[in-house]
Amino acid sequence: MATLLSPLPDTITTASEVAGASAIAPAFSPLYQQIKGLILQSLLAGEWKPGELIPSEMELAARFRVSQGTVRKAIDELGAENLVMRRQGKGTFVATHAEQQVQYRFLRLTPDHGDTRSEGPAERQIINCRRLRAPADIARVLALRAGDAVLQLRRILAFQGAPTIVEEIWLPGGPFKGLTADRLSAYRGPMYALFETEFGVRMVRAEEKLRAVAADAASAELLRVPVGEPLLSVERTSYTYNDLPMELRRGLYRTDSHHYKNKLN
Amino acid sequence: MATLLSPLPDTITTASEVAGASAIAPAFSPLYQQIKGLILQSLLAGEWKPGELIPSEMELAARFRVSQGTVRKAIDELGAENLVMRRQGKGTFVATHAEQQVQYRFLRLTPDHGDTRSEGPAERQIINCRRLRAPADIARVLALRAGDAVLQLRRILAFQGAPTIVEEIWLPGGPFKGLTADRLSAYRGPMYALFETEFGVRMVRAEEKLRAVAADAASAELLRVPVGEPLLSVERTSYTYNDLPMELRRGLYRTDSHHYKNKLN
DNA sequence: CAGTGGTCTAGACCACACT
DNA sequence: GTGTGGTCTAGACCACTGC
Repeated sequence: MATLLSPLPDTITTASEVAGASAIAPAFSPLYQQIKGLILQSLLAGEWKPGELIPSEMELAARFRVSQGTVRKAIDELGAENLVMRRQGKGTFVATHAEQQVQYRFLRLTPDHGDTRSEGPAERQIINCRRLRAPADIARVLALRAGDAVLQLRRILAFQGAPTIVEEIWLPGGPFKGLTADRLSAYRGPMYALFETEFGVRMVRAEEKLRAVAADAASAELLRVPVGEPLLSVERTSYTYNDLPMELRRGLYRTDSHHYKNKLN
Repeated sequence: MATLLSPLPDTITTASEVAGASAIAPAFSPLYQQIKGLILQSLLAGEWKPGELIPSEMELAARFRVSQGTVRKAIDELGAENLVMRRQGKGTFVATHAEQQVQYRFLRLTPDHGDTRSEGPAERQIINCRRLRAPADIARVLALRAGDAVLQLRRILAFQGAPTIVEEIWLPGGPFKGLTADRLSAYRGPMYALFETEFGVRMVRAEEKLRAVAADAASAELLRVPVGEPLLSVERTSYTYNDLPMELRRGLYRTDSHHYKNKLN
């Protein structure tokens, strides 16, 4: 199968090869899944950067020595996972948080009246940005060892002058070496876009755990609410390619004039 | 195109027909989307009931006079929307909330330690079930007129003996005529499964609005927490086919040993 | 106009479930 | 074995973008 000039690794298998290969746990994976994996590796390796055009379906089909339809199915799945953006007539682009369309993709807080657009962008105020040794709980979530370097960032988001979110962001020190409060406040646009352009880290998916909690003294003052006021606690873990955790974010949201909106399918 | 014996409506169009039809707003819709619409209509009309097998791809291809691939793409989309369940070697089934796999599909509350399965099913206790005239706010959400008949149902869900959710469920009186507390408590299994089998109403998607609120006296007593305790307020609107709202559910969740889990893509 | 992704077809074969 | 959905191919044509 794999021949001269072929960038195909020898590990690509066909269904029939698999069937004859082993009687136990065939672990059959369709061709398009393998192609998807190869494209994924190129994305991860940075062969094409966020926002860039990837090769056309025909080119990829030639490169991998499969039909266009097979490449298409692979790219379709990557598109469904928001790793890639297809645009008819133009090509397929590596997805990015910088695009107007998908900015603040992970922020589910919306105003009770009107929509996010009419409200305008949040005013951001950084409280601090420190380099620390990772506490045990943070280390566990970020797949680090306790004591490894991490960045801790605290900030407030305000909508139309009303402080609404206070959050604490933990990032692994290695990939984010050189991140400072100054660079952050200088940057216009979503933080996740900065992560892409400055540190080559693209957040691909995230998980959130929500709770109702009472405001502690510090948060109450920052959010200008009484101590004990119910706040929505949102703990988000964000992942890059390969399910590698890259951010832990603990936020407290005021929900008196906003709500957390979720679609269930 | 549409000929004798053909169940195809004359409204099916090809790309070229559309192109020549109108210079303004061609509103081109691919064939597979039209097929999807036709299958959807059959689902809505109850031609195949939840849990039942729908005709094979080949049969549908013959019925609609298109290729198997076109039907496949239509069914794929229906599957992605959880309207239909494909099972290799067996066929395609109308999705249902009664299946073990997807039970409590819309419930995002999970225990902090262990998983939902280890915790076991919730103990349900119905507080009341009344037929009322719809208040204005309820009517608006359910697309009814104020004063139309609605059912109001209040209940408590407890996990391992600890009351955790108190909720108020509003249903349109028409489709749910005959629903009583007795029928509900007699039914084992998810409420949405009962809605399917007894009333032919299948919930397809839902939207939730979350807030942190302070426990009022009544809820506090039911959930055995102090008045003022922060609780997670979850307001869910559920829809059947055609984006028709069919349920409004207002719940208060204790989040001291559970949390609301959300995946962001 | 050429190049891209999107649709549609027809046919072959594979994996899986039931009989 | 038969029938189902799932994969893969090859080719034709359509819709959209930009030159």
